[in-house]
Amino acid sequence: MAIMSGFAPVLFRGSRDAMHTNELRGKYLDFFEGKGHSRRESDVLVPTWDPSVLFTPAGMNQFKPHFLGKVKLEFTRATTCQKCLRTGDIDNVGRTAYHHTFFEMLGNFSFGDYFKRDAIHWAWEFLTDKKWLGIDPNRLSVTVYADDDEAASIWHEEVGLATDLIERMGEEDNFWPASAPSQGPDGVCGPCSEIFFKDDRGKWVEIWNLVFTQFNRVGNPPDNLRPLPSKNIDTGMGLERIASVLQGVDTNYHIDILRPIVEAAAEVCGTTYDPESEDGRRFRRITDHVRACTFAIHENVYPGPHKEKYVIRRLLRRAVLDGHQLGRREPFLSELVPIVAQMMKEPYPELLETQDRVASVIQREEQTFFETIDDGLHRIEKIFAAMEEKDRSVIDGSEAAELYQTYGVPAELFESLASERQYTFDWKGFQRAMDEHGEISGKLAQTVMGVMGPIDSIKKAVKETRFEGYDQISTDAEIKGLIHGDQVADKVAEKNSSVIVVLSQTPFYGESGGQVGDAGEIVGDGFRLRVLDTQKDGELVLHNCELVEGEVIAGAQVKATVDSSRRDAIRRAHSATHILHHALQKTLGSHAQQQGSKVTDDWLRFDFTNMAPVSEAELETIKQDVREKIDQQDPIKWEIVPLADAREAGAMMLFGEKYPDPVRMVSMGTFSRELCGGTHLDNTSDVGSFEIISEEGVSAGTRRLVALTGDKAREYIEQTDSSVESACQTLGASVVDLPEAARQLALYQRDLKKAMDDVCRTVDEPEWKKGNASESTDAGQRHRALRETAKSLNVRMDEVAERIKAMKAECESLQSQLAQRQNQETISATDLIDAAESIGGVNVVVAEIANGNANLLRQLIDQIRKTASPCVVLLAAVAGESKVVLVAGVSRDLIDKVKAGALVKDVAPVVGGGGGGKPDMAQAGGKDPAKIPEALEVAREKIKVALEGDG
RNA sequence: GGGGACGUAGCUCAAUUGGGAGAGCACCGGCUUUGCAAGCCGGGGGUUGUCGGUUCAAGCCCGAUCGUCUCCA
Repeated sequence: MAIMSGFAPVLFRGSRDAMHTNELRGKYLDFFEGKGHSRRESDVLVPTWDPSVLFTPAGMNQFKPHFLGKVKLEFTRATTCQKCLRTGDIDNVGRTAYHHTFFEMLGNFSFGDYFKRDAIHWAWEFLTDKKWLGIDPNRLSVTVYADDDEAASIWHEEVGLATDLIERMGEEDNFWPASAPSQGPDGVCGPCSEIFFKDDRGKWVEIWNLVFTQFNRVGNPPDNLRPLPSKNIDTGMGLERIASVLQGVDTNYHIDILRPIVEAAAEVCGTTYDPESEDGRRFRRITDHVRACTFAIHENVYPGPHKEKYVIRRLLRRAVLDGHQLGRREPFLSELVPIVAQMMKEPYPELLETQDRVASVIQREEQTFFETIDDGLHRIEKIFAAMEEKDRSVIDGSEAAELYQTYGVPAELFESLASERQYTFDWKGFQRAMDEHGEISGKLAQTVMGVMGPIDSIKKAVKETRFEGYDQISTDAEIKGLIHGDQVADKVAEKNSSVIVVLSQTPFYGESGGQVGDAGEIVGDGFRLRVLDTQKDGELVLHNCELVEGEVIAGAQVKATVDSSRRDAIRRAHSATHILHHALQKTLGSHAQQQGSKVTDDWLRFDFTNMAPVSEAELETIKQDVREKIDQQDPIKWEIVPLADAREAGAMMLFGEKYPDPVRMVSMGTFSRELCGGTHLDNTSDVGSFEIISEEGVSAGTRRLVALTGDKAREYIEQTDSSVESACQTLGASVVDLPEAARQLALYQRDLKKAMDDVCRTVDEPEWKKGNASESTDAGQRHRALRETAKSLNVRMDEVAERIKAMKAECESLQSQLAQRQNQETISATDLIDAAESIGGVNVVVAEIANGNANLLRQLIDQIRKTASPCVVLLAAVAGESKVVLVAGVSRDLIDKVKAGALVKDVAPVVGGGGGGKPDMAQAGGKDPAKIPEALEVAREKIKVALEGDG
């Protein structure tokens, strides 16, 4: 428990004066707003717009483009309270007072505006002024970077801090990124200054880090730090940490917005929270992880097998494992979602709206993890049994690692069960094996911030390319930059070479928001470029071109023209995507939100949240819905509106997307409003045809639809029609009866195959409803019939017709073989015994069986062995064109003298084959039926030698 | 993005170097029993996920594909 603080009133724990976290957050933003900062919203926790990180790691993340000068600055100073997630210190969570995975970071930023002096003065003012936090200055100290005299003198001479409270630290502590000067990476970097608070136990705790980005690192020392022309400020103060300081509690987990969650965690685990106990650590960890999971899932990032989804799965499972170790055997974590939402609702009221969905996602994942644990317990028991047998007492670390890697059995679980049985656990071996696995799995290349490439140097001159493509497909423009072979070029003349072109303005849409880039042509005086694809880098549009003819020169005037028919096809698909999104929510519910999409010419892929596969009936409803909207001929409009207004209008917004303000809103009739930068039709009717061609799962809780529009949809429908017609004709069935007829045919084929293996059996041809193949049906019926048939035959839809033809042919061939067999007498076991030769009292049967097959021969041998032992039998049959089957059997009492396996091995080569088996029964094959008599003769000889040679 | 495992009867899982697809539970029938629980005997039920390859022969080996689980980044 915390020792009661006798210092300033705000530090008095439990006092009415102790500052609440919500108040603290507000004060910080108010303070910097008062210093001319633009108060910005927290960016999302999972910024899909930034490929270099999985989660937002710090307040500055959303301002990277600002720091790098990649965007036009609308403000030069900003302040935020940013939700962040870091997993670097995950193992310390719950153990220490200050570690989190999820946390909030207060920050103030300057983009080439104010610098060290203001940053330091304001930090001091905010911390110590009675109007703000009013912290006793005597409890504060700072560190500065060793060489940073400027910062040191501001702290000492201007703020008035005693020199012994200003400590100079090396680059590993007081530089960002850590150790950058000597070890890199290259790019933007700078010294920092940290502010420390002396807690009740006299321990100095870091509370605020001020980063002064003033250098661009170029290569290795010496002289590798070049001053940046525009210097930046990036500060970060952990909200939970400063709150714990102000509230005088001894761990961040005891502040007003976290302690109730910790206690609720204890409660759902059926106990009360004791901070000092081992279990207390688990409850703090559960608290941290459930908060992280709640925020991520709120943003539609569900636990899954890859990337950020995997991180969420791991956090969730760690927390659930803690519960399991505390004795919980049923999902419990989801029960904590409401309290998380309650605690966090002031800054993030939107959590309240999604808490039910979030809880159900968590519960689902908990359920599957409990199943994994159950399965794991089973496997652990098996290992214990094996250890018992081998009299071992140390759990093999690599074995535990394998169990974990393959089946997800947590090592901690394994270890605790092992210790119950007095086994020790080889953690070192486990760690080694895990490290190896990490090596094998490979490492993802890290994208480093701030390294200048050819695109960046163009960007310095041209901040953005004006996009003219919403209302025209051809514009005049000037070539602002050329990149050829990773280099900025003035001109390129080499024919067929690939060139990246930057224009002053362009009608070409750069790939974004799931919509692929445009293709087309850029033509200038004496040269022609084919645009193969268009990409975006920040606000710059990059045309990936192939030089068709002439010499392209930077600065040239050109006419840029988009391939309009392709663009129209993309517009159809994109507008259809919005309609589909609407139809999905209408049919499946509002949870069916977009998870990702890809739109290209007349083809679209749409991933969305849904727990179960979408049924055939639902798909039909969805499709009809979309078509209805197409038939409705609703106008499609777009307008630029303030972000707040768009939200007000109920526009669909996606997490992780970076929406500018004001934002472009696309509306269709009155049914759909989405924030979208893509190119759209003018009217829904222009989508033309629409067809859903597949539905599948991508990961738990996410389904994927693929659909076609326009020409591709029409072609697809035609193809379906011809497949269905062909299949129906082969079967002589009507469209509606096609699936049933196909099923019957499959069953018939199976029966025929079975009959071939039996001694004597006939199969009746099934009767299905014969109908007119060309009977009139609608496209939907035909599509459904084909889809169902494909499913039951387990082939792709375009393979159905072919497969049915093949099945029919095989049935006919089997049927005729069966009929032929029936016309011939089949020899019986007694006949064979009667004809047996007796050698030394042993019945020897060597014969060819007409119309035999492997199964029949075995049956005959069994019968002979039953009634005529001791015996040696070798039977042969022709099993098809140029195929021979041989089966040998020896009664048990003779297997010492004659081995069936050896016998067939000797005989099979005669008919051009090989074989083997067990001593009492063996099988062989060959390819030369004409040699059967010869083979049988060899067999007789071998048997004779074997029997006589011995006796 | 990469590594690993699994897919066999309704369910849980076996099947030795490739050589006859099995067990337990469940189901159906019979016997035993006043009835129940149980027991005994018998029976039905399989495209070994799918497609292709290697082989005389594939549940097993190889390749592809679909699905499920799992770990690493």
